Amino acid sequence: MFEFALDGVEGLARAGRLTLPHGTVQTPAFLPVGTHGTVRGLHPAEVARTGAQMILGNTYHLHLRPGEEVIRAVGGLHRFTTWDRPMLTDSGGFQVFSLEGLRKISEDGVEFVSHIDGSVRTLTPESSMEIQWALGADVAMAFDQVVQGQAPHVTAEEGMERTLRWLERCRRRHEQLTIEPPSRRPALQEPPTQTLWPIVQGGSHQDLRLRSLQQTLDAGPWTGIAVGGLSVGEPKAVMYEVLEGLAPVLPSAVPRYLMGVGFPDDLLEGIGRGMDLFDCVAATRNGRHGSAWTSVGKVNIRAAGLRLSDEPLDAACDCETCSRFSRAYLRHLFMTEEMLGLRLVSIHNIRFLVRLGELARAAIVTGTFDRWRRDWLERYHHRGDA
RNA sequence: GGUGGGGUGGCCGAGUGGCUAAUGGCAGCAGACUGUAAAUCUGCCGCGCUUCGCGCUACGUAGGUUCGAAUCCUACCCCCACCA
Repeated sequence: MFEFALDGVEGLARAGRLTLPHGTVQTPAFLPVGTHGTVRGLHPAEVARTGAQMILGNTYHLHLRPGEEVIRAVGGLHRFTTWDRPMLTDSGGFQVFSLEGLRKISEDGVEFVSHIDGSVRTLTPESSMEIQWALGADVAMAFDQVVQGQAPHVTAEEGMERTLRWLERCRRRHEQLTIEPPSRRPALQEPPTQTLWPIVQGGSHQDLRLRSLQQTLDAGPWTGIAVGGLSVGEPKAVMYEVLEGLAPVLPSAVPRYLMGVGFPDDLLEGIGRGMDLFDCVAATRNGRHGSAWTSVGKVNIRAAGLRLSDEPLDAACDCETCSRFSRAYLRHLFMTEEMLGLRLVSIHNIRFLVRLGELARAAIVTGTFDRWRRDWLERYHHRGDA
C-alpha cells in the first residue's frame, strides 16, 4: 500500500504509478477538487468518465458541514460520496490563507470565525489529523501555513518554520490514530488505510524552500511529498524557479504533489520540473464562469462571436461535451443561465487537464515529452483566436 | 365628449430649474478566476474624436419663460384609468 513506481523518466519529468487503498493513480495526473465532497455540479460518474483517478475533499469545509461525525457515521467519505477511487483531503491549511480575514493564527493552531454561522472553529495540527482520519481519504495532508506569494523573507520564514513544527505534531497524531486499536479508532477503516503527506513551504524564497524541504525529509520517511504555497500571487516565473530549485533534492521514490496548480501551461511546466500530481479549482470554477481551456488557448463561451458556431468547444478534445455539443449551444446555455452549461464546461475543463496528464505520461514513457510539451505550449499560447 | 394620470437613453424605471449625458435594474459587450466564502467578481455600455479630455445630439412634438430647463408655461400628438 502507498507504493510509488516509476514507469519512465525524461529529464526531470516522470511517469509513475501510485498505489493507494482505493486504487492506482497513473502519473502525472490532475486531481479535480471536490471541497464539499462533490466536484461542483457533477455526478461522480461524470467525474469518473473524465478519466479523473483521484479527487480532493476539504477538512475545514467538511468539518463545518456536515461535520466529520456525520461522514464517519455513514461510513466515511468514499461511501458518503460514492466516489470509489482514491481521495485526498486537504488539511484546512489553505483556508488559513484564503480566509485570512476570518482567522487568527497562534502556535497552537488557527481560530476561524465560521463564514457560515460566525461560530469559532479551531483547527490544530492534531484536530486536522483527527478530522481527516474520520473522513477516511487515502491521503491526508499536513496542516500547514500558506503565506502570500509576495510575502517578504521574514514572513515566509515564519510560516515555513511553523509548518515544520506543525508537521511534527501532525505526524505524531496521525501515527497514534493509525496504531490505535480498531475499537478506539475514530474512523472505520481497518487496517490503516490512510497516509500522511507533508507540505513544503517557504514562499518565493529559494533558501527557505530548500530548508523546508530538507527538514521535511529529515522528519520522514514519507509516502509522498507536497509543494504548497505556490500560485498564490507570485509571478509564474518565480514558481517555476522554485520548482527547479527543489527538483534535485526531492526524492525520486515518492510522488510529488504540486498543490493548487494549475492552469494547463502550469501543469506542463510543473511536469517538466518533476511534479507528479496537481489539483486546481480552476477547471470547475472557470467552467461555471464560462471560461474553457482549449488546445489553442482560452475560450469565453459567452463571446458574441460563438453565437452561430457549430464547432465543438475544442475540436481536439474527446470529452462528453466536445463530442456532442456545439459552441452555439453551450453559449445559449450560458446566456439563458441554464445549469447544464456550467456542468458541460466543467466536464470539458476537467477532461482537458486529465487528458493533458495522460498525454504527458505517454510522451514521457516514449521519451518525447520535451518536444511534445514545447509544441503544445506553442499552440496553446499562440491561439489563432478562440 | 368629460375628469384624472402619464409620455426619460435597446427595455423597465429614478429624477421636478444649474452639482444631469441623466441614479438603479435588466439586456448587451469585454475581462478576471490556480490546495473553492465564487453558477462569482470587475470594467464598458447616446454618437464622434487626438478618449484621466473635447465636440455634438438628447428626456413625445413645436413654441415660450429664464443667465440656465428632462424639470416651469402654452399648444398639439399619443397612451392609461374612471365617468358619460
